[in-house]
Amino acid sequence: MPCISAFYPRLKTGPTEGSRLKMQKIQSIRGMNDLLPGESGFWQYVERVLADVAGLYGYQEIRTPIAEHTALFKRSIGEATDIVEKEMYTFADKGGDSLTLRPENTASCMRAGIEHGLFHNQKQKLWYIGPMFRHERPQKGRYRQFHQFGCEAIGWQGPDVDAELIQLTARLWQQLGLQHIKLELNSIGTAEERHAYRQKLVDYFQPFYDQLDADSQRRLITNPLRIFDSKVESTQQIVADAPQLESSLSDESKSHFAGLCKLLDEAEIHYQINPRLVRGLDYYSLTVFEWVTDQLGAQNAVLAGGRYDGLVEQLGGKPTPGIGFAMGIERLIELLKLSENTVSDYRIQAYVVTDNSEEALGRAAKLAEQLRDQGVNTVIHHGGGSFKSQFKKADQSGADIAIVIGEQEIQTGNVSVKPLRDHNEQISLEFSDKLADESLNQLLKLIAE
RNA sequence: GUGGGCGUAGCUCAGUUGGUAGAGCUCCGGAUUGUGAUUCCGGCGGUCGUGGGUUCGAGCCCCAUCGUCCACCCCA
Repeated sequence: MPCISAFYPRLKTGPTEGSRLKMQKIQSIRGMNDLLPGESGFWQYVERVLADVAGLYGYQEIRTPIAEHTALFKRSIGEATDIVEKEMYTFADKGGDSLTLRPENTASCMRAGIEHGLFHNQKQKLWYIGPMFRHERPQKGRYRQFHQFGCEAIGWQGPDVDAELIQLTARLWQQLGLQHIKLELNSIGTAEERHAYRQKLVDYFQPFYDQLDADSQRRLITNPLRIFDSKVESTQQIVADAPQLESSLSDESKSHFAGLCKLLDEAEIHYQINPRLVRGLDYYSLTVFEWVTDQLGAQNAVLAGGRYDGLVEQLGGKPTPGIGFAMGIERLIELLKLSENTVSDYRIQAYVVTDNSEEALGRAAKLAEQLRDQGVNTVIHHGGGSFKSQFKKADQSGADIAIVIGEQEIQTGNVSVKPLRDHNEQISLEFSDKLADESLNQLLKLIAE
């Protein structure tokens, strides 16, 4: 018998089909992750520390929209960069304007600052945190929606601000208890100097074009400075004799960098000068720095930043110096997990167990509200179940104490309090409409211990 | 965008040359009639990512597709 189903063609899936055909599941977008309850504690902790440290240095939060006009990023990051060329989430809105989900937040901060006159006869120290979007192949420490924290100091041009900003980042690691992150430092000069150097490099590499690896041939056009990073041996031999960036720097640029180094030495912040450290975004100038780790696979940069003295002008503002950094929060949290530092987290403190009677639940609600007035995180067991199963839940919740309201307690007008984390005796407290102050203090003491 | 590994229960994973789908953890119930963490017993839970193909027969073989991980590239 060949094929009965030929007579019974497969039905299309539809809501009325019933249980036989399952509705297809909808998944999250590739590279865009859900942050689940088990992990949100890490994030809240990290976000609190970041905001606090930024505040210590006088930085204030700024929040800009997630979407901007595409032109903003083309003009700031640079048309020829990978980010703009192939990684942006760009779409036409209903009016036909080209919009882009922000791939980073510095450009938006500058746009907002110019638009609202924040840089007019005043200087700004800003911080931000939030999601960014880049259409890349997901990988360890690299996602399509990822989160960055960053600081921007706009209006100062001296190396003292560069040094303080780096000092701020060092304090972040200290506050978070992270070690084994190293600071790399370089100066890439002004836009003019870098442009001249870039030409020198192209002139140097051109005769060797056929001997370069394919990636480096491409970089020769897009970003010649990146050729230094090539992992190909034959390319590295050619690179060895290439002109150095430092040779193209003016005395002024050199002295800015020397000033920064001196201040970092005085602050006892250790750094390594890396002449090959460059940036993938076009707007950087002079100081560039990067905190790197070897614990995150290929994505070794945890925090990176630099000076961008030409950016504000480039976006239509008056010439204004600026410096900033961005940090990848997913990467930071990876490191935090590896470090096994304890992270302060939200926790349930009291768990109320009842016999599920109307009266017991009524009392439970009153008592719980009284405890919440005192700032105690309190959960009442809902949904029934045996005392045994309720106590199991109480234990799993991490609560310090279980509060029992059952038949006995109703009769005697008490509530029982059982410590779950030590071997202290269960106690009984009088409860009519609420706990008396003395009883309340007794209970709070059990939680504090 | 390129290359490689992997998709089996909520989670971590077994599954022999193709022959009716397994374990541990979690969850629920019981041993324990008002009391958790240990132990023991029982139970719930899967169209094997999805769609085609080969075959008498596919979790296993082939093709496609989606997802995921790692690396290249790029970057935070």
